[in-house]
Amino acid sequence: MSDTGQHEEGLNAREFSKSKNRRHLLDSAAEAIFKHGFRGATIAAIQEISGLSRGMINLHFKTKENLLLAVAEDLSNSYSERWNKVALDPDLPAAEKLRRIIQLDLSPDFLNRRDVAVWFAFRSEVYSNPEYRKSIDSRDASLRDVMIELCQTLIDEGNYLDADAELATDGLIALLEGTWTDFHLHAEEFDRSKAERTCLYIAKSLFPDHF
Amino acid sequence: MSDTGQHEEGLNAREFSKSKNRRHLLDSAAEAIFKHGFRGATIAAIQEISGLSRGMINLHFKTKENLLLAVAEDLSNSYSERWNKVALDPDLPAAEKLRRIIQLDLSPDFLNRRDVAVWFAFRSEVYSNPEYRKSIDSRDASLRDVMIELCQTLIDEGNYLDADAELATDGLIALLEGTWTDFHLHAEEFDRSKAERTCLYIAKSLFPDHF
DNA sequence: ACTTTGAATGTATGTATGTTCAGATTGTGA
DNA sequence: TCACAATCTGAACATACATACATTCAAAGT
Repeated sequence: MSDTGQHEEGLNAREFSKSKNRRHLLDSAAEAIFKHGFRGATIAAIQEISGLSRGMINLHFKTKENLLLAVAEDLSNSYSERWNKVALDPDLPAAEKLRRIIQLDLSPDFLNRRDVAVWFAFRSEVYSNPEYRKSIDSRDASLRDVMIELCQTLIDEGNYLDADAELATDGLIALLEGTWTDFHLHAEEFDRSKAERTCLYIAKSLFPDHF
Repeated sequence: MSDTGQHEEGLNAREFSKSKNRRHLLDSAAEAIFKHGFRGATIAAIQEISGLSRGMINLHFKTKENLLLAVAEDLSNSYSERWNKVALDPDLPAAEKLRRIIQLDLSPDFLNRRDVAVWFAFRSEVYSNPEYRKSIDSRDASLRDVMIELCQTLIDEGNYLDADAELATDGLIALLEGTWTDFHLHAEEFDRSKAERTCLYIAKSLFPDHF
């Protein structure tokens, strides 16, 4: 039973089980935040959702606050990872990269109820708990620089007059952020494809020849 | 001492004092949310910030949760009030209204650290506490309809091709929302006038002849 | 087979928190 | 001036909560 094919390489059964529980705790904590809000995400709630024992959090994360921090980092990492793949792809033209970044931002992998709710939860305490900032900011730390470059490329290619790469980037980022907000507040009525059309509509109005 | 000139009409000293304390509680609760986050906005924290007694919350709002709800409603009301003044002004042309709505949204009266943090706090729990939705949604309930009308007016006036009032409105609202998010996350570096330029830049790209 | 190691559990403990309420204080109307 | 009623207070209470830790259980090593 040393190799069931389920666990990652280099992990024996015990380590595998432990890492699975860790992962399960992260998911359950996120679910708790989603379901009960930040305030209601108590150890008891996480325990109930996970089905794991009370002491598990202490074992894996020492404190509940550490667990929450890990949830934020986990979310942030998976976002950055996917986003970087698009940005660093050498085969894609600038306009296509921009389009894909927009589409990625609107894809259910990230723009889904639970994750967005969790993003908003951590953001809501970004002042009172500065530790959260690091994870939250990773969303736009390097993203902005890359997008400015992309926009500048489009501006050069299209010979757009009065265009400003920085303003366009900030506008587009705000647009995407605002779309997340709209989704968060109105998930029931939210129309994903319409949101995409809206974003591309703005992109087209900025770069008519490219979209 | 029945008329110090400070209190509203029709209120005697006792009523005046009571309503002042109520107001003070609302402010202190908002301050507590801002300083300590939603989770840290405990009665003890509110008590310390307000300097009022512990039992005061019970007297004015019965429960702490009611107080929080009142904070949300208060915020929402003052936003709607100001916004409606612009929207209903019969003397302003459509483009000017749109510009003023944008400027109002970015003015320190609303786009300030404390209030934005409090908005985000309530939004973060919009799923787990459906009561909050009502207050939070008032921000965009009727706003959207008015803006669609304004955009349609501009489109008709400017004979813009391929223009869509609804998409433009959703884009602009998302843009403003996203700008709030940017402010919330990066208040230190946030440049208000640059944000305004960004928003007007997008507006101009949508309606070149009007901005 | 035996020992050792580490994961997992759940009760115990003390602090933090929201609410209640009996009493103190103060403005109001008679 | 006095009695009443309303505002206001803060200690008392019960509950909720996170953490600590002694114990159990299972896998790994020898």
